[in-house]
Amino acid sequence: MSLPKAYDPKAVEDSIYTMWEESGAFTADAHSTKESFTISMPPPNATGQLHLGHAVMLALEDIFIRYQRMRGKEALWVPGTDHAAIATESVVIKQLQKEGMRDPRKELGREKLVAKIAEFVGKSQNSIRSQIRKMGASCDWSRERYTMDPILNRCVNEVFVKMYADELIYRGHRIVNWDPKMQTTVSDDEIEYVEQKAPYYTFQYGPFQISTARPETKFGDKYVVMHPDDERYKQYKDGDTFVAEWINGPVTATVIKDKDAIDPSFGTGVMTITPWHDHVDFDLAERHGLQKEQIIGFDGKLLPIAGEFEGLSIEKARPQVVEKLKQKGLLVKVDENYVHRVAVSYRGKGIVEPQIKEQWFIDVNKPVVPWKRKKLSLKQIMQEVIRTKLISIIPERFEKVYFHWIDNLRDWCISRQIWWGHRIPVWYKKTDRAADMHVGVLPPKGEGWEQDSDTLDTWFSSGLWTWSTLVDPSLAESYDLSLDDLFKKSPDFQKFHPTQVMETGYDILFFWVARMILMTTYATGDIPFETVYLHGLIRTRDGKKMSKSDPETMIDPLDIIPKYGADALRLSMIVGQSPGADSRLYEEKIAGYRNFINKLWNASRFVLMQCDQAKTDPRTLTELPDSDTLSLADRAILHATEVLIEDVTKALEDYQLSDAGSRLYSFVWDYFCDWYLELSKGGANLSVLVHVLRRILTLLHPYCPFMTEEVWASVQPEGAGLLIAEDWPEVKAKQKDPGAFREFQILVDVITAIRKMRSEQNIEQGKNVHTIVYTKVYTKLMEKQAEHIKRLARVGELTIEKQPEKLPNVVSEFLPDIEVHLSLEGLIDVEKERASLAKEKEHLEKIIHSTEQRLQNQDFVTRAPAAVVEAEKEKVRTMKEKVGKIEERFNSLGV
RNA sequence: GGGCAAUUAGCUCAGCUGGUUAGAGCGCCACAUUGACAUUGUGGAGGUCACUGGUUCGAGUCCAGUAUUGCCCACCA
Repeated sequence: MSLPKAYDPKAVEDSIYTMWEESGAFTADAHSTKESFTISMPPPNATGQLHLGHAVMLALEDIFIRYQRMRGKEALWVPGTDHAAIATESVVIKQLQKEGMRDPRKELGREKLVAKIAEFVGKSQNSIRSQIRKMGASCDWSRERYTMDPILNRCVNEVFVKMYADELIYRGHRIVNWDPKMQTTVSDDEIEYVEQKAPYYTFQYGPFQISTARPETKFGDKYVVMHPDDERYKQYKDGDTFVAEWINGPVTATVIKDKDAIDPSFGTGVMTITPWHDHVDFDLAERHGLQKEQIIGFDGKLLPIAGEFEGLSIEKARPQVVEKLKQKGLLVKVDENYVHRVAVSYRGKGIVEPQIKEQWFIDVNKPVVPWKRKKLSLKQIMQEVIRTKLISIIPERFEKVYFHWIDNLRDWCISRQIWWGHRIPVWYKKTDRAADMHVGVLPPKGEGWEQDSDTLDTWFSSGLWTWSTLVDPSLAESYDLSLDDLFKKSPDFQKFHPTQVMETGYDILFFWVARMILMTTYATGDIPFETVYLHGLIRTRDGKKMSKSDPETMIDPLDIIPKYGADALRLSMIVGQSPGADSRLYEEKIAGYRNFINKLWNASRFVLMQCDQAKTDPRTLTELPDSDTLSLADRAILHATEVLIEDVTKALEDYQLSDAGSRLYSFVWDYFCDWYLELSKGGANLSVLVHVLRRILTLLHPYCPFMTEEVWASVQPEGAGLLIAEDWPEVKAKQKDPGAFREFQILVDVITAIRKMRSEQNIEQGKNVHTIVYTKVYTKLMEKQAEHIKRLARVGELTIEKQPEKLPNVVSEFLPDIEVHLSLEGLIDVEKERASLAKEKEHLEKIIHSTEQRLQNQDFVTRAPAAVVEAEKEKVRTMKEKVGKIEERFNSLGV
């Protein structure tokens, strides 16, 4: 039984993963009687490679799921991929363009392009699958789903139809964000703003002056809006009309008074509006029932309304329009330093132009959804489930952000003019579009029906992810079943929904998490998950976002794993990261955790060698000896191990993954390796040694599944199976021994003190520390380990001239009853010692005083929990005792 | 403009409901090493806890303000 000298992840990880997979440990049983624990893996976009964002997600979720599996839950982790509508389509189109195709949409047509995209998706799904495996993710591959699977498509259609029937989905002419480059609408969340310096013009418009950065949109402006209380314009009344000379001749304009849209202190306090191309103006126009006119076409070029400018792009038209107005003497001034923000598409980076278009929307304000015996709007349900804590968000502060987002939520435009995605389940009869419309899961019977050419926003299908993945795929074509029937006939849905944890990046709280809550509460009448755990972004060493364009700081998990191992990568991302906060990652950090893993690997080797020397098979060691036959070090580490189990379990229950991880790290390195194994060199109890090692491996397994599983094979108790299927340890009160632990700590302190003495500079001939401290420690505490203290401390030849300052405190504190300090007495600087004692006494008395004061406070005594009051009283007692001792010692020093 | 967060050692970060001398990892310096482990061990240097006030016997921790940084939301004609 021997392990290689250094842990080599490359050599073992893949085969261990296969072993897990073949053992069936990943596969959950829908008919099990165990309590279920489900996580839906946020499906990576099927567009390419896994990056660190995925890696951190996989690491966190794998820890959750492995922990719960070991706790004895029926643990299910559903993997999958997302078709990522617009993202994928634009990637493939770009690729085809690179290959020489000018306009793939036109050249290929719908069917062929969709086939191309599907082919591309197939390839990248394969690479994603293998990458997820590389991370050690213990997900249930037998339940892998894809957002375009037939059953998921079925669910999408069912929900659409249901929402349509409930009048939550409607079709209307509304203002949307139009991406002329991709020729599609994009959602509010898919827009980002880029700051741009653009000239800011002020023009004369009839009797008013108006300002704009976009004169090319102003052709159709025929309303001027002002605040009703604005003194400057009180002679104008709402509805007044006037004629103004404008770009292409005179126009008749109407005065509108509106108190919400206008800030009188800004600029001239007057504006004209362009309802067709501005969200705010659109709302205003709707409020006042104003006319709207399209100025810019869907191709981004000006329409006939622009007169001589028709057909020009915005960029070209702007200077020309300005020039014309200038010549007419209508240009009042130009501010060249104006900075405004331009909306660009998150995906295609094209400039987004608001447009009015006929689109499909989800109404978020209509109170028609039954929820716990009330009728609520989707917005209200989204608020309700968080407010009532049916769903809790970690960290909590994101709840505020979430509420704020909902307050500003407008109806959700769900139709997209792209081809890749779930096609809208609506059919029109060619002859009379408006009159003959069919909304249904299946196409209507009869001739002449044509399906809506639009597809659904990708978040529509992602919003169903937690449950559409659990509906039985074999029912995809059982069209006689309703949505509720589908739920009832799906064992997975019955067993595993709602899920327990949704773990994802805070950057898609709105995109996705909120939409899942919306769609799931509506469709299933239940929440999609109980807890939302939001992780932060992984940044570079300098706190910048990692990007492919900067290979210096870019960390690719696929490079890291072969080099340092998946375990090291996992630890380096988890320890030191708190939920909702960004963290930094760089190679040295990963190397540090690789060292840790190697350290434990070697510690395990050492344990195995000890067993080997004693001709004992570690696997036969299953019983712990009675505690009174054990050495102090053994009893101490057994105690510490139990406390470790307690701490780690509690931290994991509270989703404090970083805490649990660093607790394990320091236990293994600082305590198990540096102290316990060192001391055990003088004669270890193998049962204890192996027991503690097993505990460590078990507790660490969720974090470092590969290495722990590999070592486990050598030390597992007879009859045990894989570590992945091992039970999480229970705390055993019997093995706790705080007394032994404290005593051991004393020993550690004494040894440390001796080490310090050794390193003191001015050591000369004189007293022999060895004889003073070591003999006492030897006889009193550590009979078995005496030789090793000697070895550790290396005090054999050590002699001192002067007493180092820290030693007497340590020794006198812990070994007050022996002649240690008497022997040392002559070496002590009496004045210094007295001064430090006085200081300590003063300090203690202060605390005693304040605590006593608090105890006299009736408020405190009656309101605080009894245990706290007791603890305070106990504190006073022990501190008084301490003061007594200090006084005693102080007096004994006074000569 | 509104909101959220952060500011602790050269770097990356812990520090829970206030309580003895503020911790860790990396880096740095010195020493050690035929030993489970150089992917190692021991020791050391290095911090006015951003600043100013306040509450308290006691503040890195609580409160108020200031500064700097980051993020989110809304956007201005």
